[in-house]
Amino acid sequence: MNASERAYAIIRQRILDGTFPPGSQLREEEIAEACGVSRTPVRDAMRRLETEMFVERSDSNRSFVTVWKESDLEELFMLRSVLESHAAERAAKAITADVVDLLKISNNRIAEAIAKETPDIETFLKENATFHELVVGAAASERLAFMISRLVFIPVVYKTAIRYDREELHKSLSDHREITAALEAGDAEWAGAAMKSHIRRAYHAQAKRS
Amino acid sequence: MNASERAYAIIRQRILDGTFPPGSQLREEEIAEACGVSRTPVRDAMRRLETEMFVERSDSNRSFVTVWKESDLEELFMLRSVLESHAAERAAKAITADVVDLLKISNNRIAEAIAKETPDIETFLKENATFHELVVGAAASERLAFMISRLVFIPVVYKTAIRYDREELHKSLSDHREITAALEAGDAEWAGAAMKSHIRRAYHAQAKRS
DNA sequence: AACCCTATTTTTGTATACAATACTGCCTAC
DNA sequence: GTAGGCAGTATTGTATACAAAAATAGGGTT
Repeated sequence: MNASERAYAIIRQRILDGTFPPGSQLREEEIAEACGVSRTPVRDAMRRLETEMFVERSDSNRSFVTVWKESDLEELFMLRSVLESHAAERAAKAITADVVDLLKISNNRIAEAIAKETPDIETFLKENATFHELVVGAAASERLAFMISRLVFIPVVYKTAIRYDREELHKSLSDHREITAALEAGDAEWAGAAMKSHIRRAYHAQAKRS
Repeated sequence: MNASERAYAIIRQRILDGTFPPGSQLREEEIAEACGVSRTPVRDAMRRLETEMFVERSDSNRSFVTVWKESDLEELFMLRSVLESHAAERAAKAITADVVDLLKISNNRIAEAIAKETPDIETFLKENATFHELVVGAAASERLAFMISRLVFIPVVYKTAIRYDREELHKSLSDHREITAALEAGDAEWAGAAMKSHIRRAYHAQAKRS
């Protein structure tokens, strides 16, 4: 792993874990020291983080950790719902039986994870990500996948110490099963609508918690 | 204007005008000399061009001018139609009379430009851009606007020496007028559908030419 | 001729020094 | 007391030198 990537990984990590809180200034030299590299790779990393919307620059080229307002989160989820429901529509037309099977396996793993007396959130999150990646992958559009992946990661910044309630987890699973059924049936409109509804639910669940 | 921006502008220009043709390798030092700056700002500019999809890097970190295949263009237009039609839907709910007036002015300018015996393509393109920017602006989503602006610029790479036929120009104007009517009526579905249709037409017109 | 290996060259990655710009706090003028 | 300007400081921008990695070319082996 080269210096740029190291710097990138460290800065990103610290933004996510709150060491660099939203709105705080990121000084190149300071970070360079913290990462044990020079400013050159740090600048590279910062550029990348900018394009990923983790970092913003002021008009005088100072860098700050992006502050996400409530309205920004709504915007992000709105975009996700537009793009992912479109992905689901495309996937419905192109998906293979193999991938449908993988979706079902993922659904079953989620079912297991949330059936326990203390739900296994880690597995839930991992399988949830897998499910969405499979659907987006089945849509077979590299750039669509790219745009979505950008959007998906951002709100995680605020996901520290979330309490997932049982109800919500089960609704999410039931959404996944409906989307799977729609894809298996090759019904693009159904798949798109189910995905849109699923993501909007996720938004409202998240909004309630914050 | 600082060295980074200068380098950025020069490289971009040369990609667009064909001096750096699709698939050609961009060597940092070579470009640095051509721009009269050092490699440092050139690297900055290259990163930016990468995020804007003008440039791609190989797995060994060499940079090349992006080659757009036919299927890529279709993907880009598909994404534009999804995002811009969504923008039109949002705009229908939020647009003000002032902005509708500006749209009508733009439409009239286009009408004038294409009525001449030799259509004024430059004005057409300028007003076309204005129209779409107004609609996207009325949607009031910074990030949606950002994503669309990224997509819009790319196919221009191939737009050198296009012959626009009269028929096409008139159809485009008539689309714009329909979209304007839908927005004025506040009918989100109509506006979205009209925009989608408009962009798909543009795609097929472009595909025919290439 | 096809293949692998190494030496050379090309290209990118990183550190560092210095230049340019923006920010801060203080002082003066009114 | 406030505004404006003028240090001095902090921060980013750029050039350059050298290090690391990758591509290339050539020679030897089969």
